[in-house]
Amino acid sequence: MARERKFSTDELYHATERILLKHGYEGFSFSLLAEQLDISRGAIYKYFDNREELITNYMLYEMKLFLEELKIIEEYHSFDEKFTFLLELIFKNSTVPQMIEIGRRVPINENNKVKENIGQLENLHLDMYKHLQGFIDLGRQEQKLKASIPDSLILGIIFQSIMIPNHFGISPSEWVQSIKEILCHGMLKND
Amino acid sequence: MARERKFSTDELYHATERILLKHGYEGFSFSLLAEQLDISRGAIYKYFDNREELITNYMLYEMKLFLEELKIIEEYHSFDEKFTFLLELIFKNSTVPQMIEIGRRVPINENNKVKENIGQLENLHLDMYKHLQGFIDLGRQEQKLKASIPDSLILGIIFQSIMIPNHFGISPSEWVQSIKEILCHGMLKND
DNA sequence: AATTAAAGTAACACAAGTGTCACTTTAGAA
DNA sequence: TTCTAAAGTGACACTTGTGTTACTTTAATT
Repeated sequence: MARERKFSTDELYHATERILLKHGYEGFSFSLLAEQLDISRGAIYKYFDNREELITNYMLYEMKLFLEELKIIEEYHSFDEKFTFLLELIFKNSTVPQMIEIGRRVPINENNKVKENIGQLENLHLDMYKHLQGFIDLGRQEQKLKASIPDSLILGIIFQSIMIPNHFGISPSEWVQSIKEILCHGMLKND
Repeated sequence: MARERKFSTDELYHATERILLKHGYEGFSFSLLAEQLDISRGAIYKYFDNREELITNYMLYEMKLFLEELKIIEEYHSFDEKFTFLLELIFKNSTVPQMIEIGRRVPINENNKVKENIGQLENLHLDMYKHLQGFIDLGRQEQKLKASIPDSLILGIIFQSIMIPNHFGISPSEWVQSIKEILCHGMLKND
């Protein structure tokens, strides 16, 4: 019945991601996005009422993909295996923490779809936390984690670690290996 | 000879910081700044030609203050003392890494004052690195730091650590203490 | 008291973004 | 082939921000 689409939703989300990373939340505009996709600005309004709606939709999309992968953590049964899996997952999805950061900038919006999206995002966030909390609980159970360190810091420092800028272009495998070493046993020699 | 100023340069820089933290680089405007300072937008143009010039000037101001404090690191002579000092300094100046991040967003500008500011900023950045490199060199000399971990990661993870969001409001002293523990000896028990 | 010059204002022309709407295009159903 | 409805366009009115300029205000100097 309908005409062929000039851009897929996936293409749109990818362009959205590129723009958000380059220009930040406040620098994002439908004009930029339309330009990137080589379509008219008006076409985007066929699918999204405004910036907030588009961006929260994009974040839902990203978050769902990430959660899908994160769930695999349950297939590993030791703390060590889960830890290795988690670090690699986060490095593979290195934009996720940045997007979570950008997500904090989305202003409260009257639009019901936006409210609904934000609600759903919060649920996914909770879902994510459940999986991560399970990981930490196991670490505590196995007596692997230092009791004095709060859960939120353990998760926070793991997530934050992937945002450390690798200015000198250390190879990814060495980089991740070193981060893991610091997170597990610190940067100081033991003796 | 002149009329009294309605706002000091310090007030202007503080307002600039508030706006940058709240709205990001792209969300910063002279209109917002003028509103915050309760002056007309035009008044700002008496001192700065445009956004880039103002923001690079503000960053120079912040960077100089930070470097002034950082220099005190030379007064400590052991690696441990320097480390403690550095962590506390960074936590006291928690906006500095965010500002460095925002600084990366400033586009190349034809304005000569902006070019000059960016040049000066790069020099201060180098200056900062010299002090930090000295700190790391000492750690290597004292055989405190693990040889396998690259310098840039050691500095990167220290700087990044202060941006970990403390969602659950852990008390600052416990928070910093725990971060120091992880950075030094990791989150896993040794045995 | 008159003069000076820095400090500040308000209005202008311009640029870029927003959301809307009447319009055209086009693939498939009738 | 004709019709339909989704897809896309381009123009319109509006808002917000920019950089400039002629203007007013004011505190110190002469």
